[in-house]
Amino acid sequence: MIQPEPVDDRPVDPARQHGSVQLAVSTVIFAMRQDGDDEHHSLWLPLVRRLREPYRGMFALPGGPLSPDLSLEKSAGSTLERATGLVPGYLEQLYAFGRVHRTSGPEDEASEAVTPPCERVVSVVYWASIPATEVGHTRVHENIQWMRADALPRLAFDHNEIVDYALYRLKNKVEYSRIAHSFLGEEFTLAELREVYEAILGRRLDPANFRRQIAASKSIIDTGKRIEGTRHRPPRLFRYDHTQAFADQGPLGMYRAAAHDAAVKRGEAT
Amino acid sequence: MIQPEPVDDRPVDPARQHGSVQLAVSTVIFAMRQDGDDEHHSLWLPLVRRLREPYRGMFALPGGPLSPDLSLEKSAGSTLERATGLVPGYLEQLYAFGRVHRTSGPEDEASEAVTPPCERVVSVVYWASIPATEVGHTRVHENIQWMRADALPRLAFDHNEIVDYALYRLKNKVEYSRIAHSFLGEEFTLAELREVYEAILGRRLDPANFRRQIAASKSIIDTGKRIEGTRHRPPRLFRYDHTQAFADQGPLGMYRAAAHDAAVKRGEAT
DNA sequence: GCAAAAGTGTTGACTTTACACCCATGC
DNA sequence: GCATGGGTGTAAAGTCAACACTTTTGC
Repeated sequence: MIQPEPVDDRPVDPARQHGSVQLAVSTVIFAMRQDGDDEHHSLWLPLVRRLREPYRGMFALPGGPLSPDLSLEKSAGSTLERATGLVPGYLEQLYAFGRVHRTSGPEDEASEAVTPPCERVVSVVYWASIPATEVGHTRVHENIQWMRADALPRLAFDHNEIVDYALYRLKNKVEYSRIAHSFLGEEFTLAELREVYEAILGRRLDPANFRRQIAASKSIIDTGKRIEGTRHRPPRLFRYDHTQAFADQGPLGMYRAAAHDAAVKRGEAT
Repeated sequence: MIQPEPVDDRPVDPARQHGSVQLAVSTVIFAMRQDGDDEHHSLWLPLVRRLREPYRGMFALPGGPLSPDLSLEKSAGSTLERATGLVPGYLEQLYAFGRVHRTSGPEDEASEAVTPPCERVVSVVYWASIPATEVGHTRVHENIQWMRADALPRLAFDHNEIVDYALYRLKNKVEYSRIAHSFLGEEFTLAELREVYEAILGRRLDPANFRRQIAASKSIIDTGKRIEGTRHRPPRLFRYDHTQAFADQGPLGMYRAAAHDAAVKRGEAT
């Protein structure tokens, strides 16, 4: 069992490793949208039609190679900006996908032994949310199409798998953190917030108990304002309590919270 | 806001991106160990002394460049094998770290504007556990030293940050999943399992309530055997219920479970 | 018998869930 | 008035934490 081979540390002699693995960053961008006749909102995401082989003509997650002067997070943010023209309400790393043959074309999948026709790509994937108030300003682009997250076609590469995992993480996260707010604007009613939870969790929630749970979490503040013009009792408007934000995110969350504060100061985020 | 710049999809023209960002895989390897006089166990991890600049002489996480023919997970596993001579009880991706200047030397940290002397490295970091029964067989290597996770010196690069995050994830995970078992051998007593929880969470647990919680999770099976020779009532031996394993891990967990089953068949894991 | 840890039982505090019911508005 | 969702109250069920107590071994 004992081998004399040295235990590597980094950085490594560049000549040994040069360019054989490409690094890309992709982003799963979620937003709440309304489907024609349906009165309720559901999760949608933008996809890009591929212009090159492999998988030409199929849809894929927006992304691109990691530029040497951008952090992974900034790269994901700029992908989002290119795909939507918007700024995210929330942005978090999802997973790094690195199977050897994941970027081979579909015809190669059956025969795993075949050497892939293109270089190997490891993708660091982020997921993001877009505030509902921004969704209307989404930039229109010929090769980008928004689709319902629960009714996707077969996507290029392993991107169906990736979206499934993003949905799984989103469902979990909405139950123990405050991300749901990032799908809404500055001010919102409890019914709107509840609709975000319902769309993500895929089930109806009791309005009475929902109100109490959110109140107990201390994550929102009553603005005192109300919405009038509804044909029922006017609901209160709340806003997110930023001072409580990210308190439950651990070491990395803390860094992100600091980055978020900086972004707020620059006017880049809600 | 609308830019004519195309939304990238992959793979990319290799000439554009060639070799400017290195990809490495590191592993935070945890094991339960006993500290001299202390009768309780605590978390330890192996670290590698750096032989090159930057950070020469300091300790770093074991790792190395991603080899083009290995998946990220296999690469992390082989790092673990090189560092310890062992096979992991559990292995999971932690995070991809990709700040631009994270691999600069310590003297460069103050002046962020300085171009780093070495190439940019993105590290995909895994964390792993080693079963207690294997710890005794750990391979000894001149440049590797095991240290207590709660009393580390200043490490090279951003590796203190990474270990902190791994500890945070481990604490969370032990509360809602079954990973604690992966720190033990095939058969174990409830007291041993409880000690794993206590070492990770850093607090004592009520033996009575602990027993009930574990029983409720259905994660263990009574083997019927007992340990004799203690100077008190002989405790039962339990074993992990593999059929229930990973049921709570979502899409990616399912893939891992399948991979784990395959590894078991090949005799590579417990 | 005694010490020590294994293992069981019980109780009060707290949380969650279901659902009844009142409130305020537009029509 | 009446329909509709906003918002409050409440009680049953379930979960959790503390701790008293019994069991089984070695010495």
